[in-house]
Amino acid sequence: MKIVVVDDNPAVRTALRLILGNEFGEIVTSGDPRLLPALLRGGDVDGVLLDMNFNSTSLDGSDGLFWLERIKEMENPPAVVVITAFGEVSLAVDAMKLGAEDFVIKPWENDELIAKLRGAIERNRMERRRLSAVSEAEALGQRESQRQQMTLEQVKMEHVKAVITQCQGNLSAAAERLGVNRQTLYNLLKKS
Amino acid sequence: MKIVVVDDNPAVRTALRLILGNEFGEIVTSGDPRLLPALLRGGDVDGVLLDMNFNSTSLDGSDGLFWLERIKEMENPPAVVVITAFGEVSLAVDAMKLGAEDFVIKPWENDELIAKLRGAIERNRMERRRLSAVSEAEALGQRESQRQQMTLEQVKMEHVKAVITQCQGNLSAAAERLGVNRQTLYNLLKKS
DNA sequence: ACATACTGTCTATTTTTTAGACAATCTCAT
DNA sequence: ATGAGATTGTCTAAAAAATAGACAGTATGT
Repeated sequence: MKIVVVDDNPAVRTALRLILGNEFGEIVTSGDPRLLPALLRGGDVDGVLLDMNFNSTSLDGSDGLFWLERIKEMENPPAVVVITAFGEVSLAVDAMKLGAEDFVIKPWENDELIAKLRGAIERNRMERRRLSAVSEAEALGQRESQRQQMTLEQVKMEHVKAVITQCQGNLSAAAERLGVNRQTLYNLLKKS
Repeated sequence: MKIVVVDDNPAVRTALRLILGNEFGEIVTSGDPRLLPALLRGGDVDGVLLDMNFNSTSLDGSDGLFWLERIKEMENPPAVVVITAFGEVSLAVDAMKLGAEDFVIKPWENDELIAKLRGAIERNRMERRRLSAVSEAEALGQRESQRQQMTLEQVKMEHVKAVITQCQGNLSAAAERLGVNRQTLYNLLKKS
């Protein structure tokens, strides 16, 4: 498990590194959210702890929301738990709407933080699975529409190969399931 | 558009009915969340405004969360905007995690409430579409796996019919696209 | 080691596909 | 309406493919 912690306060970063280090595998910390794209590019990060209040200029969390959005528009984004000193409901709701998995208020309780982070990663995994089902739907749909442009020969062969695979290469069984003579199946395979 | 408003305060119900009546089509109000299953059974409700604090016994909103969960475990749940007098971040986060589309704090601002309700319904529609893509993926997957149990003959005929349909019954064109002789196509059609 | 099932290959027969041709019908733009 | 061009239904003869059946050799599992 790899966790990225982004908070502009070095003390917070150190504290979080210690706390989370025991529970999760690798902890990477950064004080600058602009490094997030680079840190996440590898695709091997499971969760991000993202502070909402950078550089004390804008305390409304809009800076944090901006980076949350950048993370969540990635291809396969990690789970994000948002962390903030100001427990504003509207900020929490906006963060959740942008796809944050959970929301923690400073000062945090260690056990709760760890639990939320774990839950967030799990939650995000489920979501990824669902999304991959969607893209699979699209892929299947494409295949389905492609099929209608294929020649009969191509359709036959595709099905033949699928059934053979399903029969683990047992040609006799495949032939029977296909409803054709075993020699016919041999002939079909010779051609291609 | 049909909106259901659930709030134990009759004054709030009246106010909401008036405010929302102009913007949305049909407004149904209820003081008892236990009526929710019945109210939503028709499947024609677009959005629910759900109060979190019933009967003042439990002010933590757990009652409201319970009903939110009941709504969201329905087959095709409407959008839910949660409304509460106590702006607790943890409550907002929990509500969002359970699938609420947005969160409003009393006293509300009319324009904001309407905007959030509209946004929630839109948001929910998108989500429904995504989910139907998932179930379509499953359906396609089933067809895909069924296909592997079909005989070659069945697969051929299914494809032949699909292509003929696509060619709007033009057999010559279908035969060409299928890569077979026109007479062959005739023969195939005679058999079935 | 034994029985069973699968493979690769063969033969002869039956079935299907094919190209080509024909008149009849359909379609559509002039 | 009419004529060109495409489509249909049907036919023939030749080419191609599928079929049942048989055979020895090779896994496979008990």
